[in-house]
Amino acid sequence: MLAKPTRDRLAERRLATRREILDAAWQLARKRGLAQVTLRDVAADVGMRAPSLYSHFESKTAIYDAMFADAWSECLVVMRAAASSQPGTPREAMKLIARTFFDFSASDLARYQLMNQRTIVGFDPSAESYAPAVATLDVLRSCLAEHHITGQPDIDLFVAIVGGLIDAQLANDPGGERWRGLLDRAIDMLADNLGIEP
Amino acid sequence: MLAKPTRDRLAERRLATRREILDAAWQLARKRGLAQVTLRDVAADVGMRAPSLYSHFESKTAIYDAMFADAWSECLVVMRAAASSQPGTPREAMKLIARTFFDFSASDLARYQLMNQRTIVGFDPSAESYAPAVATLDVLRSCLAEHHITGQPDIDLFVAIVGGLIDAQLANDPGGERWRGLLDRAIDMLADNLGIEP
DNA sequence: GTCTATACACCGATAGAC
DNA sequence: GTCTATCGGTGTATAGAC
Repeated sequence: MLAKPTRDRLAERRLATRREILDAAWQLARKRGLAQVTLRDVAADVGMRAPSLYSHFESKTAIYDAMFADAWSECLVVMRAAASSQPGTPREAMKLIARTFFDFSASDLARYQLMNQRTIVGFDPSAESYAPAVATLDVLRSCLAEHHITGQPDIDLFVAIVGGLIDAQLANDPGGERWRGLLDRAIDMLADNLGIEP
Repeated sequence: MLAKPTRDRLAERRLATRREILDAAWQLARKRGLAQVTLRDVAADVGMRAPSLYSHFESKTAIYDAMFADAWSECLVVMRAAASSQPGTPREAMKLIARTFFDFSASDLARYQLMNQRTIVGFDPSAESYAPAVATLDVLRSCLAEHHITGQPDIDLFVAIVGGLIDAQLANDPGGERWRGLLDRAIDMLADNLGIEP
């Protein structure tokens, strides 16, 4: 009788190749810009010709989609870690979660552009890739809920303010601190508005 | 003796053709997306072939550049009008200027994407086209200065908050009111933080 | 000066041989 | 799976007609 293999070596290799392709795409995106990634260059970096990539991804958009999932999954890990080490006061908790997301976003322009799209035009993330983004927002939501911030407008305002600071930082002073330095003040401002004790 | 013409009909015609090209580009940008504008389609809409556009613009980027100047010039007019009709209280003035910019931005996605770039990748506005953008920021600055808001961090915060709300509105609820409805509250929040009397 | 025809290099994507 | 060859599309350069 034939012993059934416990590992699928073929599937493992396929997955590893997918990883290689995505890593090459990330590297090119960071070096040259997200939209400047070409299939020919990605393929060259992994020792292939461009059409061979279609054996692993069904289109260029599918590569962006997988990268989108990558980025938000990474973000989810970072945000979960920040949310679990809750500091004392509500204000400190809000500042930590905001600063964690700010620093994660500002540290990689290409990644942030992909996560908050608009840069890649024909691209809409699939439901599957969108899941870690939703999960990250849930982390934020439950983190705020612990301090009795549950209203949707309150959460919307929090998201818009932090996002606005990130956008301004990346657009006008990439790598700098001009808007990052306003983050704590903005959070205090919002906390005052929400009636949270100092 | 020959009478010298008082008008340069040739120059007028050239300018009119440039306008036609830009209008066609705007129309396509609104209908199909800013990045989906192709020279062949623009040319077809004005009754030309693509290479003929190079008689009027030296590149596609130059067209985007002229559109950038268009957009900010338009914005400048709107913002000047809002700034000149200053209402009574500082808070009301801040809200008017914020709402004016918000509505101008949110009413045309393609235009907003061009004004705050990132969508068109190789594109950096020329100094000349950037001038109306600087002038618009000056309108904002002097409007805030009338109410003794002069600190750069205060202005940065104002810009980031309004921009964040606009971005969130366009990205998550285009054409809606979800973030627009938070604008007054956000301005009050900022005014509180600045110690402006209610 | 204005426009056309042609051509080029590059892109994403597909077909089919091996 | 990976290759070569190729397709339709893009921005753009240039030569030449009018």
